[in-house]
Amino acid sequence: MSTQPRNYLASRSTSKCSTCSLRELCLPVGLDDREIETLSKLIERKYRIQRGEYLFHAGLAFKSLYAVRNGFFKSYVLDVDGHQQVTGFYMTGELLGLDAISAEIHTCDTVALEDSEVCEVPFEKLEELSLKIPLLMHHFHKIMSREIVKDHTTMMLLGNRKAEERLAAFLLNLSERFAKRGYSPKNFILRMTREEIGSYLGLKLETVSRSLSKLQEEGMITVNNRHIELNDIYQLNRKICGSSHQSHRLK
Amino acid sequence: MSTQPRNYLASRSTSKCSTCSLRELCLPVGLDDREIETLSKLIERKYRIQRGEYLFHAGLAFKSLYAVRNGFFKSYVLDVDGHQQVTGFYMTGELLGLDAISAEIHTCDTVALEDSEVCEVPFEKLEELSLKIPLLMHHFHKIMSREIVKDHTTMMLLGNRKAEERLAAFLLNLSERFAKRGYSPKNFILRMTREEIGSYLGLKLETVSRSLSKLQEEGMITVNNRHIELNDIYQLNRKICGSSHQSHRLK
DNA sequence: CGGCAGGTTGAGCCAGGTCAAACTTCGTGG
DNA sequence: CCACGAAGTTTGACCTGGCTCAACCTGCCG
Repeated sequence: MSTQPRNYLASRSTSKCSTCSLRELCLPVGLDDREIETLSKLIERKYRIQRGEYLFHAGLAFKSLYAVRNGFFKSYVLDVDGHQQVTGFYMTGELLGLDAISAEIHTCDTVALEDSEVCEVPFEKLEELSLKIPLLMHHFHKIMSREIVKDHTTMMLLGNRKAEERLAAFLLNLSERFAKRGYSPKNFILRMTREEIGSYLGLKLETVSRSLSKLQEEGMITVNNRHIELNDIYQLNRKICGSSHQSHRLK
Repeated sequence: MSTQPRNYLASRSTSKCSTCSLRELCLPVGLDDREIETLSKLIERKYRIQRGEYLFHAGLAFKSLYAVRNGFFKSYVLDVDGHQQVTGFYMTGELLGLDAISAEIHTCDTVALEDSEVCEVPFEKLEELSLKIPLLMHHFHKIMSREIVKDHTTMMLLGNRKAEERLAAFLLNLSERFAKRGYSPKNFILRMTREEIGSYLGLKLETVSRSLSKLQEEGMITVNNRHIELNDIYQLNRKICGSSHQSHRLK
């Protein structure tokens, strides 16, 4: 993986939302066939992005959102020191670039963690089409709002949780998202390094490693390099919902 | 301040966006007079919310966004333990409730930290009007996106920064926002407790207190109870942009 | 088969959490 | 308008979870 972008655009092919497996996750939710057809036309290109390639960089002019068709991405912001904060991991059916709408400039770097495909959604056209398909607009609002909720959940983790709890929450979140996409919720491959997990969770890579080992010792998971098996989802959940903590709540 | 809601709605009055001082910050940005007039009609009510009163609660059905006309609010989510994570502070011209669009249920509690006024913006009507005023829709998208960027910045703070740096960033952020609203950027009153600041920044209240004292010792700020004076904005900025850190960036 | 990125594990240390005490401010009721 | 109690703040002493530094291991790719 390199910090240097290679090329933004690789192969090009036509795409059809109507035959896409993501209809239920992605933008077309709830639209009728004719509307989906119109939406399809709006998607200019489908790109193949290889592992390590950047989809866009912070500072770049914003033109399009990208829907992950398959694969896995991470987004991160750099602060002035060059410190990296991973702001999210994105998988099939999720929408990338929402942060860029506000200033019309991308605020984060986004890179593929495995060979991936994305659909380019020109934002201006998406807004135009929204005017004609109210349901599309409404659904888009929901997607943006979901991103905000997701960020709040992450803030919660970063602010209140211990290392092991953060890891447990992280794994369970991945598990749910895999399940929703028809993959096994108990058996999956981490696409990211320990360092990237750490950055996302506000931990150092050594702490991530140690916490994973600890969870394994406790029998909740089995770690095999990047392959993770969740053996006791109930216990993992309890770890977060911490009946262990005494609740001294703010008044 | 109490965790019990008192009443949601207090006094009622008519409102006009056209005469509101927030035209440049709030939803009407860029609209012409006729459009603003239409937008005005959409705002059903203007509420007076007293300090300590809740604007809405997590779990409540979502119907409206609220624009802060004046005053100061905090939003927070509770986790299963009853641990509170403050997700944001909101002042004049900012929009509350964006997180609720996704599930049509409020995900956080929002409470006034001083006597305030809000304009209720029924979301369904806002979407309808967006279809007729593309610029309004576009601006609304920018506002949502801005919220995402803001959250990313907070995540950055929580993940990478030391206590004093977080405080410095927090104060500078408030300063900028006050300045944008025509208040002094160097002299302001904190509307929130040390505990609330701590919750937002992922610190304990004692640490907040100590860090403020430290910044004062270093001559960058003067703390007088909740009154804050920024004496050396340049130094505060340097504290964040930390020329002190060696940049060992992720590769 | 060698090089290297990524991962694990250990030892020691320190920033920030925890607990405790004292002080200040503010709101309320008499 | 004052007194009192509750809420909020500061400061100190101590403790610990996670960071740092370092050594070593593992799996992958050329």
